[in-house]
Amino acid sequence: MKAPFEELATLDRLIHEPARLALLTALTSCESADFLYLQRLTGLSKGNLSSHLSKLEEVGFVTVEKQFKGKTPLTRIAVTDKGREAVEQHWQQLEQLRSKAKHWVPQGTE
Amino acid sequence: MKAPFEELATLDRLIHEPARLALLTALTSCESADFLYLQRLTGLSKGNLSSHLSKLEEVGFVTVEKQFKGKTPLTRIAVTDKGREAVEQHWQQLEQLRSKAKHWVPQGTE
DNA sequence: CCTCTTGGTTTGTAGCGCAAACCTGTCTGC
DNA sequence: GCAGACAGGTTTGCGCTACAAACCAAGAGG
Repeated sequence: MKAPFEELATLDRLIHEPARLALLTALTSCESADFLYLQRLTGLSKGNLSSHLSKLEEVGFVTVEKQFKGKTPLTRIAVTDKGREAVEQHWQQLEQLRSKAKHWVPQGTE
Repeated sequence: MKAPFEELATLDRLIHEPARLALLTALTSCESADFLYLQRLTGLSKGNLSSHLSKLEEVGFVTVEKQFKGKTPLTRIAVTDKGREAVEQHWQQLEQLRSKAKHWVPQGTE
């Protein structure tokens, strides 16, 4: 079996980063959520949350849409198909790599 | 069920970082390995590998010991009990958080 | 008016990952 | 015996990024 460690070492940081992994994972459960709800869910600071969302929007993993609830603005965030697929694949990749690592036995010069 | 996303967002970067996750995971399979073997396994550059190992040594997750194989120096790296436990726990935490996230249903104001 | 709260964005900075440059010794051809 | 190539790492410098503090806007209440 090929060693899984190289793949592990090159995991995509864009998704792997804890805050964004939390956001994407939460959004796949919610479909869509507003800004402050996401903040409560993840415990991130506003600034932090805002910049992570910008990054996720840039690469097309989420959509950020300013709406109005009555008169006050309210930002709705939703995960895109691309985003949902990416995070799902990331989790599967992690699971698979861990499983491979468990059953891997050293070979060659240790 | 309590939302798992806050815990997800605050995962320990020291272990979560892909290169170190790969290193620790590899070392728990190997018990110990030399520098260049680890480099081949993970695909990291020497400099990179060296600095990650320093960090892991600082917090007591690995031991780094310079030995001699014949006349040429050879650095042996081994995971400590503390390190093994930490990485094992991290994997379990990931697994558990993912499982929780899957079964979690939105509550409160979305 | 003023200032408090809600709902965010921008800015400043410390820290980190990365690779290129460097260092130290050994071995090999000539 | 010494010029280079190679093994085995370490240090340095830089670009990026996560984070929070400061800031901004606008409605509500007094």
